[in-house]
Amino acid sequence: MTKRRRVTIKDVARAAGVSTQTVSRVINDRPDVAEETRQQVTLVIDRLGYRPSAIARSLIRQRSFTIGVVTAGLKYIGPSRTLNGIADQAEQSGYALLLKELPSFQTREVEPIIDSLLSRHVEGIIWAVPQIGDNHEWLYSRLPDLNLPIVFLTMEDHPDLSIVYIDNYAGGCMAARHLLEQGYRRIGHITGPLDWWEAQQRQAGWQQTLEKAGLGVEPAHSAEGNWSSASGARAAVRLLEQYPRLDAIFAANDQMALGAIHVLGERGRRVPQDVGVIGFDGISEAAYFRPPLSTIDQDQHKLGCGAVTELLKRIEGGHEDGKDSGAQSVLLRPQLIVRQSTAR
Amino acid sequence: MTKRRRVTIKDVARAAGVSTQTVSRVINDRPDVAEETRQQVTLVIDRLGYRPSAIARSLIRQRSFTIGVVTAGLKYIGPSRTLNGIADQAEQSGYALLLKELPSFQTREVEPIIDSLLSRHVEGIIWAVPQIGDNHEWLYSRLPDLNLPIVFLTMEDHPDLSIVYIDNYAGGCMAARHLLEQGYRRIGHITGPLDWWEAQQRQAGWQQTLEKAGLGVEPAHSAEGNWSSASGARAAVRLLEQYPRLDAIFAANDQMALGAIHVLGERGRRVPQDVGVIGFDGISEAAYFRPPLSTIDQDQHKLGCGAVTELLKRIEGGHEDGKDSGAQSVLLRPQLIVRQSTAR
DNA sequence: CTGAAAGCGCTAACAC
DNA sequence: GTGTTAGCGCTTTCAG
Repeated sequence: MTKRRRVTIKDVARAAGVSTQTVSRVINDRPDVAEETRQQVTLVIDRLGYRPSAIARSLIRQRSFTIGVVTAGLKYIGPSRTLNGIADQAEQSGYALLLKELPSFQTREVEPIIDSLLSRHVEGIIWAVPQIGDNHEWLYSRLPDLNLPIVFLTMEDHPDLSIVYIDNYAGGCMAARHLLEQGYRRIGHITGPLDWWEAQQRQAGWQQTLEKAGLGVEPAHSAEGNWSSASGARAAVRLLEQYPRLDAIFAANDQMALGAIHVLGERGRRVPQDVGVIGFDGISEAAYFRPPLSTIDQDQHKLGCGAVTELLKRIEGGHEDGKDSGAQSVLLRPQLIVRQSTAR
Repeated sequence: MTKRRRVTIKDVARAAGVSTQTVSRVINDRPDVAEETRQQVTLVIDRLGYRPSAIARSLIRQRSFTIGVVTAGLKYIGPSRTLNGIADQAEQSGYALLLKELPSFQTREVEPIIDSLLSRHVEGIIWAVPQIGDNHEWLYSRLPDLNLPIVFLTMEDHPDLSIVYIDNYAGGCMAARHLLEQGYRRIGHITGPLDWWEAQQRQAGWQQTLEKAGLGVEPAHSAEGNWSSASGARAAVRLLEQYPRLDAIFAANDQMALGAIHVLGERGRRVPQDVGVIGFDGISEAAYFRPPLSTIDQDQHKLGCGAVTELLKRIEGGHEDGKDSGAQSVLLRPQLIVRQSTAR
């Protein structure tokens, strides 16, 4: 098995007895080629199995038709559903995807990642890493001279940035309101890790909805988890100690809700009769929990699609009239799914 | 915001008063540069924010340090865990990742995908799409003249190919054997979609283990699902009709096991006392099902890592001595995790 | 130690 | 319609 050299445009030109220019015209579907020549060249291309080099094209055209995606936590279902949306939309728009995964959600050293993408001439970047603590700090110093369209996913709104995100605050409100409507009054909350912006938002939605309903909210009414079922179970145990009279739990994701249901079952508290439970995310398994879990569904596939759409708007806007079409954010609404776990 | 031209090696050379050659030497850490010159150039590089173009390098060196990954079903947790492993290992080895997702598992038209990767000069491809029906047929006609290292994931073994996969047959055996050891004797199986190679293997392991134990296996003892919890529930209903005396169920994944547990609960069959249940995959939620689910854990992250390692062996072997180091397959063993759902 | 020339694979701009 | 020239950003000779 010998390493064969790549078939180049020169090879085709030589074999077809024309100039490379003519071959170039054929592969780019330019009109100014004699029909006969075109067919002749096409034939040779097929025979040699020639494929134009996107890399050489990138160099000369100063367009790579490639976008960079930076993710974290691909082993979790949320980020991968988002990536799924990104991949779908990018493919459909004819852009290739260069993927980088941060070693952890918290990674602050992003320079090498960005450099690596820049060196490969990406035309834009989707920063699909949720905002946690100050893991987005870098952008304030780096962005000004980066001079490349970037779309951020799932972070605090900011007038100068393109951000695509799901309204977690509204989701928190919807969860709390639904429990109230079902007649629950002492509603506890299992939060996500509170350095996550999403967790904060969901908590804020829960808290403010209860307060607006005239119900007091105390620190003892919530317990912090880390998104895992195990942490949800532990948080439920704490919550039951701190707030023994609680009659409902809003868990900040479905996995933690599962852990909570597990603990409630062990303690002999029936769901939904004694304690209502609602989750967040809309994972597909939730419909088969016991009891089936009500949840706030967020369409993360759409989130990914939206990110690509926004990014391409800015990339292609920037190419057309020499100026960026400007930052613009997109807000997606989550959706309430009612199942038995909240059916009093 | 004006679109600034990329800073090139020429810009640096001019600003530093040296030739581009010298700059090239500096950025490549060549020894033959005067220390003074090197510092001077380094300074200018930092000042201008110059980053070498990996693309231009790829052209001239005929090395892109990029590998292509083709996946499908990223919205499911399995494929994303694998991609996670691939990304980790690629990053660590200094290779960039070009990601393509097939529109569906069944996609047979792979030419455009491969072309797109080739045109971007990937040095190898990881085909992370499970074998289903004849969705791998293309490779027999295409591979011979592709002349590029490819590693396949999760397909039937084949002497001429590099394949990295988890031993699904052994996993099926382990599940069945475990149930037998717990004293269950009438063990039904909820299969995955039977055009999936993995589903076939798991089924074969189950069947042959029972047969070796002297237990008869009939068609009525299994029902087909499609991996989803909903399909698992439906399959469980059928299985209970076809095989009412069954005392255990081996579900080909954890989601379907969840659906089955749900149905068993509705019918008043206690798990594990009346019916033992074991799943496959080792999703993290399984520990919090009711009851906690025994399962056959497969390390898909490691699968991804292994794929990259194999691929790089072939890429780098190929570069060193002008010949491919040859196809070689890697087999990973799954692992039994015992929880309450099979504790008679 | 440093620079000049050539060229990776392709296309834009201009000739013919 | 088609070919020639130049050059994208870089590295590889090979001189000096």
